[in-house]
Amino acid sequence: MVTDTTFSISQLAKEFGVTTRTIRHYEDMHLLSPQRQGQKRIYTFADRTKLKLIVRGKRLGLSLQESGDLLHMYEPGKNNIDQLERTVEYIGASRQKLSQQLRDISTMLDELNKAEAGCKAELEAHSKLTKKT
Amino acid sequence: MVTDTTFSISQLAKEFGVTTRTIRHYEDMHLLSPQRQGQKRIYTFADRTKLKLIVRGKRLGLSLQESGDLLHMYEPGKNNIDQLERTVEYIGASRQKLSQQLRDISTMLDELNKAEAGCKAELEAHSKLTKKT
DNA sequence: ATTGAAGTTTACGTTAACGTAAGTTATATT
DNA sequence: AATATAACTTACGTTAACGTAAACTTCAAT
Repeated sequence: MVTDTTFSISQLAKEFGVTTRTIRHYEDMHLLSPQRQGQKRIYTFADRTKLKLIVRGKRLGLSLQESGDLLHMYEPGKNNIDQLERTVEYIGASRQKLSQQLRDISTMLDELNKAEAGCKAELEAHSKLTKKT
Repeated sequence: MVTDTTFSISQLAKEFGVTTRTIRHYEDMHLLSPQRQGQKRIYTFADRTKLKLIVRGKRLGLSLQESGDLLHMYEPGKNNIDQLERTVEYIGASRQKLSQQLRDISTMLDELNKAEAGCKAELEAHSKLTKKT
């Protein structure tokens, strides 16, 4: 544990608030492929970055499949033109999805504000009934 | 089908791009409770609004449980102080989650931009090799 | 030498969110 | 009257994303 440029599975698990089982599951799904030191998995910074993307994807409601697709984009091997164009299309679609999410969040925030105002108004009413001053 | 102020299940299904099975499932999960006209379900505007919230919630990665909790907030019966305070807390937590999502989206958009730039650069390189002018 | 902590594999279990029949009923149209 | 259309209920099936348990191995420290 020489504070190397690598990480153990439990280090990453702790850092990202997931279980080691979860990380191994991502490997089963081919989203990660750490090196091995004997039997043990050794994670590089690149692996950590991928995991970060997956965890963030989950917060946005992405499936592992979708996160996998995104990861794919950042990897080399997309040399041929056809693949590059597909990737550009996928990026466009992703942006549209994110835009929709932005609109949804905005709407939800508005609704939360209204709901909160309603609650606080009611609480005010209650406190008046129970007023002491 | 007198273009009334109510909707049939298939009308809503079509409008929101889900199946009737899905809508019935939301009823099973107690997120909706339409009136009945004999056997048939009759949905009001309020029901439609609830469904809209659920569908939007899904786009944001919410579980049906979470959407149900949100729906609960907009309903009466939250008279007692304790419940009101809980609701206000829940609203706060929801806002925090949404804030995190906003940050995540921002990050993802940045990454998408970089990835797109990379792709387009590669495509440029290819087109130079194949240049005709 | 032994114990304990962290890692591993294998494999069955679980929950959420519907999908997919299969069989029934009601209404409306030809 | 017959048939099509939309609705309904019941119930088993399916997929994703892990949880959980059992039975090793590997080191490091007591």
